[in-house]
Amino acid sequence: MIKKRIKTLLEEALTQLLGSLPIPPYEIEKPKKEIYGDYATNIALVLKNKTNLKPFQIAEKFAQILSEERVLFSKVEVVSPGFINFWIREEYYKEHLREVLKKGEKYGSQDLGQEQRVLVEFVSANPTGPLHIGHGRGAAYGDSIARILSFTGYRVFKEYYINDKGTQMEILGRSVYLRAKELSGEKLVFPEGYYRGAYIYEIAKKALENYPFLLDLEEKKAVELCQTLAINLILEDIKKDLENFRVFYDNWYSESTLYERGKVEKVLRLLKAKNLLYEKDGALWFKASLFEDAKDRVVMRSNKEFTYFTGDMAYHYEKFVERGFDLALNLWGADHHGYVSRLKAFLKALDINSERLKVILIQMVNLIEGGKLKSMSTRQGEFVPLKDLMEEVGVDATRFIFLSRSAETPLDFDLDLAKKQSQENPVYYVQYAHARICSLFEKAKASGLKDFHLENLKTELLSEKEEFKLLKILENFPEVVESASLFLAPYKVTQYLLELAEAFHEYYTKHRIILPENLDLTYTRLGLCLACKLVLKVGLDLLGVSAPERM
RNA sequence: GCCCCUGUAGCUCAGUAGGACAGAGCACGAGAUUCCUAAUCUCGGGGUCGUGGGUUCGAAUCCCGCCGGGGGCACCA
Repeated sequence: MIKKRIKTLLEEALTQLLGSLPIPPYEIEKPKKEIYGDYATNIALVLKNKTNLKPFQIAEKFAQILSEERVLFSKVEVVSPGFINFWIREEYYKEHLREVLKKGEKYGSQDLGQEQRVLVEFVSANPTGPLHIGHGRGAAYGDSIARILSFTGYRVFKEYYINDKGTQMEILGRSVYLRAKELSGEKLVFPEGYYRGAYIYEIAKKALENYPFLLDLEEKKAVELCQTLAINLILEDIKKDLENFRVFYDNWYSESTLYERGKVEKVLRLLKAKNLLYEKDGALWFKASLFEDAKDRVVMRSNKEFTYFTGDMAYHYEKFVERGFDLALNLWGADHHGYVSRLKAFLKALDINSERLKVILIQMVNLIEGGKLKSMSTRQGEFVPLKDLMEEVGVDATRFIFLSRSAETPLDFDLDLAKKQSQENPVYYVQYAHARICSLFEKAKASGLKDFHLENLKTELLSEKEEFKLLKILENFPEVVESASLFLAPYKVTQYLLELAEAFHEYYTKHRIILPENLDLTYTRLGLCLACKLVLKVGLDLLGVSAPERM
């Protein structure tokens, strides 16, 4: 990466100029304006506080040293008030193309993670109903982050935490039980706060089929049966949806097993040993406020039941201590943000570095249809199932749209636009670029050209400005991947792909690739196209979006 | 009341470990195909970066106040 090379050169020059003084944070960036070169740095400006020299003078000294690096730079320039601008030699970019082609599908991969083991936990929706559009965003985001992290040197493990215990599960069981009664002709009032989606009727029907004696049972027993059946059926449905959405987990982790295996007890023992638990109002509390949480938290309610938090403590203790993950990355809905400090407080209490837990809060999805906002609530049974979305919009377009915005921005999902297979829908723009290149290669083959080989690449023949633009964009890919990984931001890849596709379409429109009268140029241009195709494919893979060969 | 996110072009959003005259897509208007896929390309108008201060050589970006939008402040998850 050019940036890294410039960094090294700058820091060598710095030592040469001023000895080894601490380097303040500075920037090497691609300037927005062409007149400022390909890269620019503000190092002289940030250094001014450390020295007596004027920024412009420091910059000039830097420039003097750096301009001797003739392989990389064609020009180094200093501009007021002290920016140093670099122009990269065209040959550098041309040579780089060879490297892209050599690396193939490995191009862009790197070792940021240094084999650290990271557990990515995402979706983890309660099995109380089908996945909806909001879960879809989490699914796309988590899956893509997992792909990006493993592409950048982390050992990634994907997990779904099943909340199969607690109050909500009981309400689910009761909801089914009541619907079963209703189906058997009983008139009743369906309570507030119960699950009233149509799927509850389906499960109730199934319950009556499986257990013809259901309504003769003691209520507690019957509700239990309903609950177990409901969880199983819903979970099965969730798994199927996620698979269709191309999201596959390494593990499905059941909350209730934490209790069965004594993990919860163990964690409570550890806290107790540190004198961090106390009783109040008949409940058991954890002194979270000692660890930067807003208040103390209940771990066992006065009815002797554990809270969700208690299970989560045990779960995370196991993640870090017993299962030995270096990092845990959790993707939560933004409505859970208050919960972050609670969990971190627990980690601090047990002397586990809370930095090892990273929580990405994903903002809401607003569904827009016909220009109007649709509201969503699982309990009310008003939601657009992910299933429907995949069916109507398609997996590719759905994922692409979800991955086109940063997590902290609420997403307006415009159903009508998403369904359009047109210009307005960016996913096709990128895929089309890929398909076009594939078609080029078919055409080449049909015209009797040999398969492309690196020896046929004569980069000195690349002279069009659209070709340079492509070369530069291709060169930039690893930096984009790095930043997507560092910031856990798949949308950076999405945006990059749009940029690359645009540059390709422009090139394609303006220049012919296959020129029977000039085979050298043809092969070289095909090489450039092949590199584009490759990077498009790799980038789309990171998003979990397909790269079709035809459209 | 407290906490988190957010306010940038008509719309949807980039840009926020400070940097050089503020970007993209869509929409809108005008054009391009005898030739490798027109799901393409070219040109065009468009913005008090919510607002008022402050820090700085330099602020969309950092700090403080105010206003607007979303979410959260349970012995629910």
